[in-house]
Amino acid sequence: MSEQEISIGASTGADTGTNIDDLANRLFFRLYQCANIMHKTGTRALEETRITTQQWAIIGALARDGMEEGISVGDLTRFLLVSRQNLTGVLSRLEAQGLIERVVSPVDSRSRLIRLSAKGRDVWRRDMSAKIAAFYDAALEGFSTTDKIHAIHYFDKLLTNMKRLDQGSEES
Amino acid sequence: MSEQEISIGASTGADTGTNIDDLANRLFFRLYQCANIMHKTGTRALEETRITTQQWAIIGALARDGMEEGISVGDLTRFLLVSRQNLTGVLSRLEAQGLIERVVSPVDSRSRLIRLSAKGRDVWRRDMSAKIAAFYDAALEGFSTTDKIHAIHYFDKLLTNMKRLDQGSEES
DNA sequence: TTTTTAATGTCAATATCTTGACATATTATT
DNA sequence: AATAATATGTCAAGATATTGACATTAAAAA
Repeated sequence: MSEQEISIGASTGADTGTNIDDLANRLFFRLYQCANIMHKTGTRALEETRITTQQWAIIGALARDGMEEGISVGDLTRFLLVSRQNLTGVLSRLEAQGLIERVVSPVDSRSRLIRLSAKGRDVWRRDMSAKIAAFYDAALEGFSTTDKIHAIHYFDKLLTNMKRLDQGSEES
Repeated sequence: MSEQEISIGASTGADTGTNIDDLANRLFFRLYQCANIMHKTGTRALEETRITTQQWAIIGALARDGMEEGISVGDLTRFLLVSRQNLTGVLSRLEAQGLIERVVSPVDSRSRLIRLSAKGRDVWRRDMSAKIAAFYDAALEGFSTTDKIHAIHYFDKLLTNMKRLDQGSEES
């Protein structure tokens, strides 16, 4: 198999009848593949903790400074770019594991504040952090600081564009 | 909320007790976010066709030159970096929609060759391609050719590293 | 003040995603 | 040739992901 690329949806442009940019193709296909393997290797990196990458993202968000009182489900969905419904499911499992707490917001009784429990903080610091750091080291081997900064810049640009697309569709 | 970053699993490094590189953090969190919103906006871009991004990836792979006879499930999993079991489900739904055909491989009776049906080719050319091209244009607005090439380069590097991680875990 | 509109988080249905397991077939080893 | 190991694709179970819907609450409009 030659290194002919598809993306999530295109052939190399040699396909009759399509006018799909080959580089765009390759870029999005690479994003698709990277995401797939990130979840696989990331979850594997934390397998001793039984924390999945999606739970990792949430715990990491809650472990930040300033999150001690909690953050609403809506703010979390906007930060992580996942749906409210999906987050409900993941949060329920984290709560069942005793890693987070859900409390009614004092300013809006419809809203729930999500925060790490003491157990969740322990798991974050004692079990997860070193494994995460090791995972990053291995996955980013050969990346200089400048490389990381540039890669982040491209991700940011892509994210901004897709966010605009997302918001555009909400208005219709 | 300030632009303090987490990644899929880390705080900004200001968190006591963790030694997680902030840039690595941001990079992986951005990958996580981009993947999330790519699936959302990508599926939305094709909503008239009712083709999801995962089905898009498979159809795109099958639409390439040289795939007319078909490709094995195993080769597809290795190309898309998804699990065999997951692919089975997605392929079954594509087959049910009449977009692909599954035939027994002439060289290995355990193996199935997966190929686009005539209907699948029609959907690819008539319904999907223009929408995909438009999606790419919008999502990659502001990206020069050099930008795309550089972004792809970083994706490639990341992918290579994570693939190595993946293969390392298989040997243990 | 009352009515209308929008927001919140959860439930439901469907699709996608993983790992573990398995029957069958193929390949490698004895 | 016989046995052992590996590969193939699917089934099962559980986690994640979406959209649509909904009861309740808050904000905006009349």
